[in-house]
Amino acid sequence: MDRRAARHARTRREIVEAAWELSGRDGLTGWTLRDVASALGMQAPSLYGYFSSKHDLYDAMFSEGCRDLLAVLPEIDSSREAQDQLRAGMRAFVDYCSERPALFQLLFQHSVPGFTPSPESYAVAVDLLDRMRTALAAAGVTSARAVDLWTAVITGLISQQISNDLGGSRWTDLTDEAVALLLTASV
Amino acid sequence: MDRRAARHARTRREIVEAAWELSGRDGLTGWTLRDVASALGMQAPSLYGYFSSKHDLYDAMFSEGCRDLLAVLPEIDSSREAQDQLRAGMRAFVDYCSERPALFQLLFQHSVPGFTPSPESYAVAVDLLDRMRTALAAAGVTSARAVDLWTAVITGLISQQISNDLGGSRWTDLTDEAVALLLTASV
DNA sequence: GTCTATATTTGGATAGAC
DNA sequence: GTCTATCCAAATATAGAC
Repeated sequence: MDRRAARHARTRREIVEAAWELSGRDGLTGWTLRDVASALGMQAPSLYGYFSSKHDLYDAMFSEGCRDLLAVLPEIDSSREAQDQLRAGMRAFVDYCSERPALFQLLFQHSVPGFTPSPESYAVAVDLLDRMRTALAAAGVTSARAVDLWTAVITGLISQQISNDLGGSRWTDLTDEAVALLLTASV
Repeated sequence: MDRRAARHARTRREIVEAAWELSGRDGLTGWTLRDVASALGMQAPSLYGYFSSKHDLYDAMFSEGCRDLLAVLPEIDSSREAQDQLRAGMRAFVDYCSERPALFQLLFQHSVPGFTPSPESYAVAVDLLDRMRTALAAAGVTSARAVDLWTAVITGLISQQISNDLGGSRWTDLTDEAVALLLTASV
């Protein structure tokens, strides 16, 4: 990758980062391309050198967001107790998503009208789900129905936290209890 | 109420109904006032004789939606087993919300940017929550934490159903299992 | 690669006639 | 009470100069 390509890639990342920052403050759909550009000291049309449309920018946010989330989740360590690791992973997931409502909404609630992730971005989301499934399987949760119930409960906690107690911990504090309950049912 | 007022009220209801229908087809924010008007054979400015703004129309949709949902939930019948009634109520709730994603999003996910229900509409929502709480209390679920966990699990099922299997029953089919699990934990 | 200027569309809301 | 005509603002996207 030559200097020009490296610079281009860096600017792209800065644009995505600025879009996430605006999403955190004004909501996932609460900003315009002008806003993003001006946050970087640019003009809106300049963004089209990096993204072909606003949806294309959302697509980059989607894949980047998946990667961020993957990075936050603890690695599976085969030397430690699987249930403890699962609990820790779920807490990390719930806490991170609750602090970044826009991320949760883009990745898990499809809340940008008309936006669907590209195959490439979707592949990163699949990686994320695989990580979840692996952690669950290590703790003995393998049936499809059980996995679905887990995802519903965990995303339910996050969703309630975001919708009804933004910035607080009324629902995130219930994570350990929910995990314990689900573990008694699954094994 | 004289004839004029009755006619006015009826037209208001028709507008709200048309808006819900459009929301079901094109999403909660996927229609314009022109769309609503044309669905009724009217012109957009005529709507302002009934609603002072689009948010005002959303507000009417909010309170009307709460009432619809209340009407769908079974009454508490003190002669029957509380847990059975709770299970039936939760199934009714999950099924109805899953069939009407826009209703769920407006009432429980605050997903119209900038919209907050008026005090009058919010009061109807409180009635709805009270009904839930009463049904839970009758089945022995009284602590605030337990109620929060119930709402998270139930709305989590609906949310996953809507986001990942619209029109199907992959998560709604888990309702009875979730209720049973929550009951073992609460009592 | 970034700018200015602008095309184009859209959609909420108002004015005023009938 | 409903209409036509219109305003106004916003926002994506493009054209073309530098």
